[in-house]
Amino acid sequence: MSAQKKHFEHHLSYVLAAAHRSINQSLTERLKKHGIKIEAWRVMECLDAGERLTMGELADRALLNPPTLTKLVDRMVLDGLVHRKVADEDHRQINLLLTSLGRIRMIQIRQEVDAQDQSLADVLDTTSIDMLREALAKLC
Amino acid sequence: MSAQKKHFEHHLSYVLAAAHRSINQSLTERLKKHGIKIEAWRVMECLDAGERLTMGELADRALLNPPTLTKLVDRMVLDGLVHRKVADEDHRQINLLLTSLGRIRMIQIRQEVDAQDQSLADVLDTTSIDMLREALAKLC
DNA sequence: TGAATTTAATTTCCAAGTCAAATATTTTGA
DNA sequence: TCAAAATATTTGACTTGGAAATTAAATTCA
Repeated sequence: MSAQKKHFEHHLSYVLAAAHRSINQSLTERLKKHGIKIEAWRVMECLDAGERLTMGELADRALLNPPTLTKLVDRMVLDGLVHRKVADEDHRQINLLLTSLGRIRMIQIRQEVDAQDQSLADVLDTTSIDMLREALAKLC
Repeated sequence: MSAQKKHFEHHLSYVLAAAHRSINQSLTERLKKHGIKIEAWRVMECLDAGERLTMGELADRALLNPPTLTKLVDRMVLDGLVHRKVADEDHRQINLLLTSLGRIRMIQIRQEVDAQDQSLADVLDTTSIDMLREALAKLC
């Protein structure tokens, strides 16, 4: 009958935060070997995906606020991973591009992320992961 | 046949980060009316759940690193929401306790969180939410 | 017992994030 | 055409978060 709520840990926002924290911690640990942060990896994957992206589009896809992205990109430029190019059509925009070093490093890092995905497969079967992905996507 | 991976947005770590960001943003917005942060709400719910908690236990449950918790608690003490009490048995430990103001404010805030949960029900049915919760729990 | 070790919480210091304002460019419409 | 409004990004002041060091108390065991 009556659904008992009681524990605040049942709130989706809590479970989501907990899972995110846990996954992020283990991924952060893995990427530490490569001297890179998850956010920087996301930026590189976004750039590798093909289309030229402006800082704004990139911020959306890499899940970062624009000022945060600007500062992260400053560091990535120093590290030689990306470079800025003023967009041809609209000079207010910046197209961010992967350097060849950036691409190489990204591919190495991608293997690390794939390894983490593999280890997730031990705890959740493929169907569950697909359902999970689908459900999470609806929340955005 | 061949499962195409291609888009890095399919990584669980990405979908999870995206969903977390989205939910957190809307909840942060709601809680802004109450002048409180999600983390502080979690702390209050943990304290309300019954047992006396030490800072360490609290940090685990509220999903915060100990130094972050200490600083958050400093602010919450200033706001009159909680107070520190040195534990009887072990004087190294601190038991954090809700003040009556803290409890009142927590209950108001809980309604806001419940409202957000309601609005999630519009996008995901009960069964999906249960599955989601269960799958996420396994990731921790 | 009491010196050495372990544990809990906090502090310190620095790196990174946020908000609002500033800058530069493009677009609008009088 | 050109001043005003809108848009993209960055900057700057301030706050927050994290790793490692510090403090204080409890535990171990020689």
